[in-house]
Amino acid sequence: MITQKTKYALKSLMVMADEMARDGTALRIEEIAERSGAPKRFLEHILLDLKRAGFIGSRRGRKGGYELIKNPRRISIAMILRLIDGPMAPLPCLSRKAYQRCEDCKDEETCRVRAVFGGFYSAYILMIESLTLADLMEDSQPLERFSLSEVAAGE
Amino acid sequence: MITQKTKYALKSLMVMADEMARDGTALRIEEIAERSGAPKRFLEHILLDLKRAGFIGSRRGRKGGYELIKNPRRISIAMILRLIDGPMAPLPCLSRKAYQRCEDCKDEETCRVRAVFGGFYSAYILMIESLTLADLMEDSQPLERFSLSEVAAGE
DNA sequence: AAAAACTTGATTAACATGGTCGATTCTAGC
DNA sequence: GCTAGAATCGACCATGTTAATCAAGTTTTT
Repeated sequence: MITQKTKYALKSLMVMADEMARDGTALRIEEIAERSGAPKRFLEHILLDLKRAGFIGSRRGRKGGYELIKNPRRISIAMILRLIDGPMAPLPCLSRKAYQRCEDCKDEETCRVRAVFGGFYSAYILMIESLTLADLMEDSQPLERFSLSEVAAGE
Repeated sequence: MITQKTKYALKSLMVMADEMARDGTALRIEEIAERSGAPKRFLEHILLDLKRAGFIGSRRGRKGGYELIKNPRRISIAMILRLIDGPMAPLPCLSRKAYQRCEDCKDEETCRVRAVFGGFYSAYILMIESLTLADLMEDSQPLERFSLSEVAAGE
């Protein structure tokens, strides 16, 4: 499950990208909240995170607001997921950034659970790292670029 | 992240499948705990769940224990994940079994977040439903059966 | 009858999630 | 330089989940 917070983050980014494509005026937090469906007070934290990470910029006071400062093609879905939700790995022992040994695991090298979920994970990473905010905004099916074909393993 | 509980469940099933392949005697909960690395008291609950779902059988009293009663080829990883962790969908609005409308979503049909994660999810489902306990126990890379190829979208 | 082992339900501590609130700091415009 | 409007910051809180542990059963075999 991706968290509600991440969903709000993605939707807010879409709103700001939309505005950026149109004219470029900064949006008040309240307007972003309305257009993305996120509660205003909660959205504050999210926008702060996005700002600290360099995706958006802000101006305070009158005429203030938030605006996208990064090219939507340069913002991958994976970046946002990692920023808001934290590590994406299905097992702690599979995370590069937040590696942790599994207490219950005798030998990591031969752990079958690890091997199998590692397989899933690398396929997932491959897809989600290549998908960008720009893809999220286009109408097409962004995963069409990938084809997942099952190869009969001569059984 | 898959939960620790699910990991214990998978490992316990592997232990029992291993024993089944060898001779077929029921294993005491304590032995399963040792061999899988799970705490005994916690494992009790897990084995109960697996039993109620019909994967394993139990005998009480002296000479009692648990044993696998289903063909490992007929037990998909997805079944176990769903049983222990619950629904696997990345968004509540994508789950078949536990569907829930997203409050913040104006129109589900055109929601881009939903469309994109729906794409991931169906690829994931395809893989995890076809992977079985038997695959988990073999030494090969079970996901070799799938090939994930990136198709350049003539850009 | 007693021992071994499964079964059940209650309880727990720690953490994550999804918020809310109040106070503060900055900035444009009068 | 005052003030209204806006972002910023930090603390707080309610609820639920996770990963266990424990006590007290019940059932079966020897």
